[in-house]
Amino acid sequence: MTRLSTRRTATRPTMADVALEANVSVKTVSRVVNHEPGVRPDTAARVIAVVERLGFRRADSARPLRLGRTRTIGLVVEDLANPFYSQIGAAVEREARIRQHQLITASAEGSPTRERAVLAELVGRRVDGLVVVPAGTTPGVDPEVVASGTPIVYLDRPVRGPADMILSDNPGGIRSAMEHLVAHGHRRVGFLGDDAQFWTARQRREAFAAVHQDLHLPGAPRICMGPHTPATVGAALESWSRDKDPVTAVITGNNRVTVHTLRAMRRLDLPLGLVGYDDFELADLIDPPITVVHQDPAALGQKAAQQLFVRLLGDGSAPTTVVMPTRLIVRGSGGPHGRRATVSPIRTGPAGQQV
Amino acid sequence: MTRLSTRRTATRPTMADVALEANVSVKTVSRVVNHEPGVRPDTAARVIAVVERLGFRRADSARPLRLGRTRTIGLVVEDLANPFYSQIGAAVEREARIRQHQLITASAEGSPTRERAVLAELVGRRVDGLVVVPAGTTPGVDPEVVASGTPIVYLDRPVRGPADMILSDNPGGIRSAMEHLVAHGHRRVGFLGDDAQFWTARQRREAFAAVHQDLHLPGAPRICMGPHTPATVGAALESWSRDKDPVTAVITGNNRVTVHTLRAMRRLDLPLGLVGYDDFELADLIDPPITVVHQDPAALGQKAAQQLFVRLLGDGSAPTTVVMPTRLIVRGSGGPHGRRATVSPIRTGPAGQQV
DNA sequence: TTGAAAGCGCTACCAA
DNA sequence: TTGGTAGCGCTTTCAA
Repeated sequence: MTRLSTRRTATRPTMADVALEANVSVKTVSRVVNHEPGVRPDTAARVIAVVERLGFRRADSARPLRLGRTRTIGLVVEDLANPFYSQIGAAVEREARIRQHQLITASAEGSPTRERAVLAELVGRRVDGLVVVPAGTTPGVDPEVVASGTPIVYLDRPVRGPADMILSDNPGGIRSAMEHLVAHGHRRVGFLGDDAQFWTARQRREAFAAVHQDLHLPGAPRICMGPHTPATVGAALESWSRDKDPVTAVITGNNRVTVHTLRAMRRLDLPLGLVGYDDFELADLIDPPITVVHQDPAALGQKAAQQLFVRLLGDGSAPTTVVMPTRLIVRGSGGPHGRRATVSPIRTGPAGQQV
Repeated sequence: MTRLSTRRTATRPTMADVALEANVSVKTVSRVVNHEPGVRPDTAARVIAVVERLGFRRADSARPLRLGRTRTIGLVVEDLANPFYSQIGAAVEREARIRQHQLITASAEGSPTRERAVLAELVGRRVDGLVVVPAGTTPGVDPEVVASGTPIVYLDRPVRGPADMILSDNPGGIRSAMEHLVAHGHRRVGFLGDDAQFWTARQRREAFAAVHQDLHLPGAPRICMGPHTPATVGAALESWSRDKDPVTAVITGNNRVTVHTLRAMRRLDLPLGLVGYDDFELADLIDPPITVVHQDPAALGQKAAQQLFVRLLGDGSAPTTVVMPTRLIVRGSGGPHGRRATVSPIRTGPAGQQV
């Protein structure tokens, strides 16, 4: 038997240290620690005893070197604080954890440049796979990633070139929103989209224009793209309301725009019909409750992670694109003319004191 | 010169491959790639050319082995999808990125057992440091983490034993909420706390009881702890409202409880005053707008990350505890008796059609 | 300015 | 059943 480790530093014990103490080889320690078969029970017991006495923990940071896999996946989104992305993140993390992988998250902040840098870092870390909500205007598959051979699943927005993608049915979502509004008497509907640099924003805009035509709505479609602030939204709403054919309802392009629109409508006291893209917490408690197109971010994230792990398991079949359905959640804000919420709002002041 | 690498596989090129092509040693490649001084410009240029031609990227996964640091930090929270934690996550990730570190996030799902497992994994990965929102009932500093010597900063909830902690001024927050309600005429106030397994929930509960006494409010403090559902909250509200001295206002213990309470109040048509703990998006658009105790999750996360990096830079001074202030955001729901929102709610239906 | 050799902690491979 | 050896891809140390 060869004893290698004589060093005694302040660092944590290594397999060599354990081997020395247990009077076995490093390889045997490795076998025991990794629950590999073929170790005599008493040998294993001796090793385990030393492992516990020394407080040994396998340094997982050294394994990938030989194993070739880091058991790590990377997630790149625009802004982790946005509920849409944080729900995606939570879902991806859960899928990763189930499969004993860890998740490294990074915000690209909507900048293609940052995204490339972040991807390069992740690839440099040798993550086993990537889930990416791509920034910018439909770039091609990142060349750095391709060169590394790292499996990647694109989420929410497509990229040029063959790749696994999990998308959301934006045309269907917009159509359901418009049909809902039209069914409730609206004919003059405006669209407030997010920044057209985002593919989803463009796709929803185009769907809006197409459905506008399909449904034979009057006039040219009124569209105002972002990036939006409450001010830009307010200006659009005021302008559309002053037209000789004023809009009676609007559709917002995502959760950010919905928030601005709600504030602007409130501030300007513009009682327009509204269907928001993306569900949000407490949408049912606003007066009137807000009707939304719901895409399930957790389902999107889960699906993307699952597809990624299929690839990590060695599935080399052709890239797939999955389009996830959306669901219209009707709450009232897009309802018939003059309809109000029927339940009372929460009131202020002591109980029983009517206002 | 010794040429080691003759292997030609499908994997990415290594420094040895570059060295071979550029007719230099591996060490020189390392120098160039890491921008170390002492390389003749023409040599460097030759290396760079090969690096680009081969598409070489340094494998960062191999560096920690020698360097001892992984340039990775771990974040453990309860639920990444909860906006409170996702804002913390975004802030920590940002601080990490600024310092060229990557962030591994993990959800402990409120389970101390899971938390220990997650911490063990993170320590096994040799993360350089940890930010942890500890689960469970104020456990001691995790022994695994201590053994590893990994710097750790606890966030939002304290642990036994000396450690860096970033906490929020819960007593101050509760006091500000109660003083606000009392100033607006409320005397009979209930407290709906989250699960008492959470330290923050208990601390807020105790602060509530203490302030209740300080302010000489009548009767015993009415307190109902979670875990809550809309049903449990509804039951508490109904019970408190049927008392001979019915409550006129409630304080909720965190954002989760606030949501349930809003729904319950709406459903039961119970017009009680309300101050919520934790701000939330669109709190201003609910009728009446919801007054909240705001703790800035981004600031908490940033502070924790900054403290961690101070430690990573070698600061070995005594552990510190920082208590971050809260801020009462007055919006109306805790206001004077009978006060209503003065702006109109958003209405349904076409513009101009008054309802 | 450049290079050879050793080794970080672990695992694969083959030998005993 | 167990052990030795040779790396994984990089950086450190020291020598040239």
